Amino acid sequence: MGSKERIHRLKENTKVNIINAAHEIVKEEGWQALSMRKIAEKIEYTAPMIYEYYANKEGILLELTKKGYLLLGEKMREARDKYETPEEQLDAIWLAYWNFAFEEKEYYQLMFGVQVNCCVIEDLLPIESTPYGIATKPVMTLMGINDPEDDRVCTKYYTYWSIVHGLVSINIVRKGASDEINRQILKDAITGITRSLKS
Amino acid sequence: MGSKERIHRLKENTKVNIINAAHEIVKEEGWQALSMRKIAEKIEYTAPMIYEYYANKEGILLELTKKGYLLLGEKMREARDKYETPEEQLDAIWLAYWNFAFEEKEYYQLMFGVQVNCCVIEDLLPIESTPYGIATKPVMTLMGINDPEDDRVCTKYYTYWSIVHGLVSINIVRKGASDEINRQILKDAITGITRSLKS
DNA sequence: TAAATAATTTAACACCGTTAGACAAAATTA
DNA sequence: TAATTTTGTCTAACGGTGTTAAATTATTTA
Repeated sequence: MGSKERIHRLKENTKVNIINAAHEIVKEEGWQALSMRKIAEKIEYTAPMIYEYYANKEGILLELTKKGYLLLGEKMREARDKYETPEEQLDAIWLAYWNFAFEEKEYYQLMFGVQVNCCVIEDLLPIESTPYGIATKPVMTLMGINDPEDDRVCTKYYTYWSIVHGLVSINIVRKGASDEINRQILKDAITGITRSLKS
Repeated sequence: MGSKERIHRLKENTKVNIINAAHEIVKEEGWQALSMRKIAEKIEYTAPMIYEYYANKEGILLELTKKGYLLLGEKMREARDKYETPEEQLDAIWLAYWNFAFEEKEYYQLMFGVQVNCCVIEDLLPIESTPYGIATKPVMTLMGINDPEDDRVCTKYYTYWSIVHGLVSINIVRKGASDEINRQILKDAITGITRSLKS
C-alpha cells in the first residue's frame, strides 16, 4: 500500500506546481495579472482544481508570503554568518535585506504591501508646493547650499523621507511598535539627521 | 447665453461629486472596495456616465492622487510656517507628514503605494528565523541586553527597518534617487544607527 | 413644432473569484 | 470479475469587475 504515499507525493507536487506557476506569472506580469484561471492554464488544469489544494486565492498568497519570509531569513542569516563583529554583521544583514528586496521584488511587494504605484504626480506641481520643495528648503539653509538639486541636499531629503515613510508604512500595513516607541524613533531619527546636516 | 456657464458649472460639480463619492467609499470600505458602479450609485447615476468625466478608473485615482499631494503640501507648509529656525521647521514638517499619513490614510496609501497587507506571518516562524530575530541579535550584543523584547532593542530594530524599508519602498514604487545616492543613504543610515547603539 | 444635439441608460463583452453539480476514471468491495 | 464507492477533474453558472457601443430620453436650436 505504498501507493498512498505515491499519490500523496503527487498531490504535494501539484501543490508546489501551483505556487511556482503563481510566482512565475507574477514575475512575468506583476501582481495585478495573477488570476486563478491563469494559474490553472499554466499547470494545465482548470481553475476549480486549484481549490482542491488551496482554500482560495488568499491561501496561495499566504503560501507565497511564507516562502518569501523563509527566503529572506536565509539570506539575512547567510550574510550575518560571514562576519564576526556585530557591527559588520549589522551592515551585512541590512545589505542582504536591501538586496533581497530588489532581487525578489515580487516577494517583497507581497510581504510588505508595496504596490507598483500608477503615476508620479510631483512633477506637475510647482516645486515649492511639493514635499521635496518644502522639506529641502530648511536643509539647504542649514547646509548653506542654494541648488535644490544638489546631491547632498537630495541625499538628506531621501534620508528623512525614507525613515518617515518606512515607519509610516510599517504602521499602516500592520501595527508595528507601540505609539511611544514610534514617536521615539521618529523624534530620534529626525533630530539625528538634522544634527548631521551641520557637520 | 449665460446658461453655457451654468451647465459648465454643473458638469464641474458632478466631476467633483465623483471624486468625493470615490473618496467616501474608500474611507468607508477601503481601496479594494472602490468600483465604478459603486461610485455611480453614490452619485445616483449609472456607471458609464462617469466616463463622460474621467477617461477610466485610473483617471479618478490620478485626480485623488493630485488632491492628496496638494493637501500634504498644505499641511507641511502650514507646519513649517509656525517656526523660524530651520531645525524647528524640519521637526514640524516631518511631524506634519507623519500626521497626514494617519489622518488621511487613504490618500497616503494611494500616493505612496501602501497596501493593507493580508496577513502577518512572522509569528509562525521561530524567532531566530525571522528578520527581527536575526537583526536584533547583534543589536543586543552591542547594547548588552539579553531580552529580545526589551523596548530599547525594539526601538533600534524599527529604526533600522524603517530606514531600509522606506528606501526600498520609494525605489520600488518609483525610481527615487540615483543608485549611488541610495547606497550612500543606506550606508550612512546603518552605520549611524549602529554607532548610536554604543552610547 | 421639427430637427439636431446633448445627456443618460441599457445591454453587452471579457474578465475576475468561487461554487455546485455532472462525469469519467480509479480504487475498493462483494 | 462485477458492482459499488471513492477520487479526480471539468462544465456551467453566479455575481462581481472595468469598459464600450448602441439605444433612448431629454434638451436646445431652428
